[in-house]
Amino acid sequence: MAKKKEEFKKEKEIFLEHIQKSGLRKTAQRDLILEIFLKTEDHLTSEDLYWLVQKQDPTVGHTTVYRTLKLLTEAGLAREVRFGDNKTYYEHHYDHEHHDHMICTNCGKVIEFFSPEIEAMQDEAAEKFGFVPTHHSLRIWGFCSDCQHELPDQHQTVSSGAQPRVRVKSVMEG
Amino acid sequence: MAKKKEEFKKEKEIFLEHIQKSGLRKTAQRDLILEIFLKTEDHLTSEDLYWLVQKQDPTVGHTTVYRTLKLLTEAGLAREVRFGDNKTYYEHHYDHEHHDHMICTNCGKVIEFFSPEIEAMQDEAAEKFGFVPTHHSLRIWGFCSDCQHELPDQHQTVSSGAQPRVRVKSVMEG
DNA sequence: TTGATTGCAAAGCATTTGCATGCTA
DNA sequence: TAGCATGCAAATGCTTTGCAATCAA
Repeated sequence: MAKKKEEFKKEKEIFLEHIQKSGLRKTAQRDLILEIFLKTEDHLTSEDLYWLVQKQDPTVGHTTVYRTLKLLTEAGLAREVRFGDNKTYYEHHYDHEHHDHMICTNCGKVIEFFSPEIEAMQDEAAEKFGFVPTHHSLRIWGFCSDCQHELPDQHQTVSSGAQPRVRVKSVMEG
Repeated sequence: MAKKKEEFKKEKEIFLEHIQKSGLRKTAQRDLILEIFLKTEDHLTSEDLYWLVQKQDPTVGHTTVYRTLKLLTEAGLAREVRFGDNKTYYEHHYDHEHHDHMICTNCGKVIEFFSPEIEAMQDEAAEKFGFVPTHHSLRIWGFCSDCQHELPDQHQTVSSGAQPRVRVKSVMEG
């Protein structure tokens, strides 16, 4: 799942470049946080990443992880995503195809998918309004294949009113 | 823009039905909040609606507006949406076509749009994963036709890293 | 040496909840 | 009258910031 350490050369280069271009400084904390972020192919909150970093260096604080994630986002290495539980998750952005998400509201599983057709149609729709898109977010909530039997009624319509109570935690925990 | 009072009969009926079915009670506050919500064709936060309600009845509290919006959402009359500024907005749901949003990151304008093709392709994509969708959210951020000249560089790519600082307030305020 | 970085603690902010009082049914 | 509804105040939870000490360049 995780790439070998040596393979993150390009990402680290990008980070360094961003750091320098912005007149910022390379620090041990930032290096460590980047390293662990890159190794973890998952959707992580700042908090999640903080605990992972803690294991390696207990002196690193919440704030630094939080600020470094913002930095990574600026550098184009990370992307912020939200799944409906009011938390900000981060995922790899560099060298990762753009993709969208299906979120199982029963078990919390997150499926990444990509549809060039949908992308193309979004651009088309935008153009109709003279709108120049910079980025977008498509999320589909529902029941994953493992959770079909949990369907509340005999037929579930597409116009359910309430926001789901997504239990994304169960994904993070395995 | 707003419908005449008399036309909300159906919505009120639905609300009453939901109230009764759930063993809840009809109150003056709930009636007033529903009334004002229905009259306001806009994306409102609980806070926004609270201030509108205040004008008519200063005794109504934040909490009641908040709880009533949840109730309306359950009843299928309202829908929760988020535009990236960490606030929960509510929009009309009953008798309103499902639609998606384009959000101008410069002026905050929100354009509602609908594409049957995109909808169909989402279902198609879901099916590929054995995923049964209940609902979805598609948001496209970018520059509306009025704000094209604000484009930061000569060419803006679709892979911008950072989340936009959406100034949705400017929409609410006019 | 200078000014960015860090991490603690505390502030912000939107959202939720506990609870005594008030009011529907 | 019973128990849901209300609204105040306070708690919560995530995110963000002030600031003094620390450290990279």
